Amino acid sequence: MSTLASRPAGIETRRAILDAALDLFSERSFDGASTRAIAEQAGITQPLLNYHVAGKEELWRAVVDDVFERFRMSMARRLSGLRGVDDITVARLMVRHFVEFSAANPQLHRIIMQESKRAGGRLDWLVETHVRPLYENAVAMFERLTARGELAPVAPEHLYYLLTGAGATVFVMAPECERLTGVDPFAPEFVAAHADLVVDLLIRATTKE
Amino acid sequence: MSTLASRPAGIETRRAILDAALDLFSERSFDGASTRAIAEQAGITQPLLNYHVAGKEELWRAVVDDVFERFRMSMARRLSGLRGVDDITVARLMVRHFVEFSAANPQLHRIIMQESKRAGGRLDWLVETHVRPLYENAVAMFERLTARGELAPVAPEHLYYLLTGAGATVFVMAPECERLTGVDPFAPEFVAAHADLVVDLLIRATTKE
DNA sequence: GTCTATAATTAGATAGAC
DNA sequence: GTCTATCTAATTATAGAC
Repeated sequence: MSTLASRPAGIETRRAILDAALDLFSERSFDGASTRAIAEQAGITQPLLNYHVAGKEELWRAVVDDVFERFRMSMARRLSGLRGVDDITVARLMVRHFVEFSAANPQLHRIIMQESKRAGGRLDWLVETHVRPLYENAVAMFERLTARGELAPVAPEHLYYLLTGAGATVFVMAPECERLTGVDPFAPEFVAAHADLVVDLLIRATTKE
Repeated sequence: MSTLASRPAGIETRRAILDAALDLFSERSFDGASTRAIAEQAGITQPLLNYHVAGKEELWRAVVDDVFERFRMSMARRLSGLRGVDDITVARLMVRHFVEFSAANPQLHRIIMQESKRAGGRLDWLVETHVRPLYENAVAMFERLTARGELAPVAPEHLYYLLTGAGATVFVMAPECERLTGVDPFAPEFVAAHADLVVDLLIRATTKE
């Protein structure tokens, strides 16, 4: 009883660990984020990490599960508000929502980019567990647009990486953008303008005329 | 005499170190690439690294200097073959060449992306030494196109990250692309198709109608 | 559930022989 | 110019007290 009142419950500690680990893994990469630094940012000691998670690799997976789950929930919630809307408008609004989520959660793409550079166990797990379902959703969207003549018949591999690259890179590289241009890409006006451009890029640029 | 004949000269060893370090730094990040692993891939022992370079940080800078120099030379050579060509065609061909270079040298963008996620000394040096001159070239190109009515007046910060994100991401993330889609993005047909799309994206999509 | 103390491993860097 | 051997510090993980 007294312990429960005087210190955070285990569930809160786990939450603090996941939040700290997301920031440090995404900024510093898997190798660059030490468990000591993660523990320090979470406000606990390093050995306590190993009480809450089985090891660094499992911590990384828990972090990735967590941020992807938030992404899927966010996209699903946005989509659920668009019942009865035509496919082209749905596509525009979902692409826009994707850009906005990427601005609000740059850690997602930072981790994906980090692991996608090198073949290995973490990439295999990431692709099969989380990326492939998203990719298949995107491909289905491309196919619906192409069937309606709103998209030129371009191979989905190109469209997927054009979309994610154009939409997320500036937020992944936000510290560089700020230093290079003086502009804060997380400012709401910047995010809105960037989302508009990406939507036009995908849906107008490749449209048959 | 006999030592010069029986083993690589120092200059060749330095070259081997730079090549190995470029691959490992770009794939595994600064922290993930150990000097032991770099030395092993270069075919030497780890302490010999510290004979040829002053330390890990200086090795990283030498690697970045080297790959950026190759990028600038490649772009300058392409441009020098386009004297007398109109601005819009030059822009199209230079964007295309940029995409092709990014496919042939994904290490460049892998290193930039890695360091751009986090403010710090390496990012400061990278931006001021290498990125800013390239950015200013790109901005000048955007301004020429806008003055001729070939580009809508969009802020250069957006265009720069749309261009680099759309053009380079699929090559940065090539291992993921291959596992996810089964397509090798380094195949010449893929690179050509991707370059065409990026050119149309930038120069057609944002064109005033 | 959290701590202090510490083991085991690996990192970057140096000494000194050849 | 390159090696073997080694130092010091930092890393992940574990033991055991509270």
